[in-house]
Amino acid sequence: MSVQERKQRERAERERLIVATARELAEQQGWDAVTTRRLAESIEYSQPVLYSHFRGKREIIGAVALQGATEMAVAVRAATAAADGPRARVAALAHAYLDFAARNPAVYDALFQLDGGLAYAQEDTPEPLKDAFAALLESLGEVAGDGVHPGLFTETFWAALHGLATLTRAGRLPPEDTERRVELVVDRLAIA
Amino acid sequence: MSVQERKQRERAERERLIVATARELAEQQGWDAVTTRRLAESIEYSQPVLYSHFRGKREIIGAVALQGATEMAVAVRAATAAADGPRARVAALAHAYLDFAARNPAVYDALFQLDGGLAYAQEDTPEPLKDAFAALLESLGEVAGDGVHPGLFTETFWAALHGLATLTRAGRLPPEDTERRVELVVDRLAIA
DNA sequence: TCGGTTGTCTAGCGATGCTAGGATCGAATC
DNA sequence: GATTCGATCCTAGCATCGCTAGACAACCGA
Repeated sequence: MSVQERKQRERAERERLIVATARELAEQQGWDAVTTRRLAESIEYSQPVLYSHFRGKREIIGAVALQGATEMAVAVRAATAAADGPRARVAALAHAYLDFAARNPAVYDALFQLDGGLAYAQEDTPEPLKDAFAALLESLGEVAGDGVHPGLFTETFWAALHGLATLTRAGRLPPEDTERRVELVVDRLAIA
Repeated sequence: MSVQERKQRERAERERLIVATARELAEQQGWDAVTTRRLAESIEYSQPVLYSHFRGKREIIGAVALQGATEMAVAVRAATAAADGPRARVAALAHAYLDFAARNPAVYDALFQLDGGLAYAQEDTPEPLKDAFAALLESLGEVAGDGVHPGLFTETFWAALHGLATLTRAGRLPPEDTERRVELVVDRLAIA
């Protein structure tokens, strides 16, 4: 048994290496630079090895996305836990979210822009994605206001943040006034 | 002179055909299906002809984006002109915007998701893009509220709409509750 | 009618995601 | 310790992509 276990361990380790390398490559040079050849060379294996772990490039993107979702949930919860009062929690959440998007653009793309073959907002949605949404809901549900469904409010607030994040990074919005836009969103949308 | 004029006319006509065909193909089968080969075949010319009009695929996307910006500005102005009062104008604007995004997904992508080689929010930004933003500003500036810069408010409101549009279309938000989310954005962000 | 410009096409380059088929290595059996 | 056999991995290649060089033809002005 020990032999098979060792092989399984090594295989799992290699899979982690693939995902980590893909992520690193994507953050450094963009997802376009993450080709199966370059990725294979980086992990010092041949291309077909990638396909013994993942169905294709899409699934690799998906794996990076799941990793990112877990980290984002942690970041959001850490930020909100350190804030006092609903209003402060929402502000902290907004900043943590945008900060994550700015610091990990490739991961953010994998999560919300690219096709990673993942199901969103459905029953078979992977747990990390559900949990990331739950992390938002925990703080945003407090400030939905009377008669407004917390889930719906969270979705709407999230969409506003997503719009700011993507338009800014794509050069559609000048980055200087980001702070003031965030304040506007928090002040107006949240009912504390 | 007449001969040269005729040639110029024909050339301009073919350029329009390229853009229109690219747009059509993109709407029907997605931008991935818009390859230079398929596009060339559709217009019944060889590939290099495309490059005598545009630097490359990017510029073709950019041309579709500019066309879309003009149409969006028209749609938004038509919707707001038919509404009475600032609050109703903003609601009409929001619906017109999301309606445009839903009806022309490929054009919307060309405008705000893909790289069309265009400059945004700068001095050398093409006129159609500036004008589309101006169309938003005309109605949104009215409801920015005291002490809030109209341009900044417009950017923020736009980002919220953009977030809703993209997350919904990418399957990240269930489409059923779109209407209620829009109401929320309009009610909370706009100060009538 | 001729020369030259202008326009267009054929053919091909390097790169992409992905896969078939053979080679090689290691574990289990005699 | 030798041998078989299955798992594992790599070489090589396919179709397709964006883009371009160079040959060819058509047309205009003289």
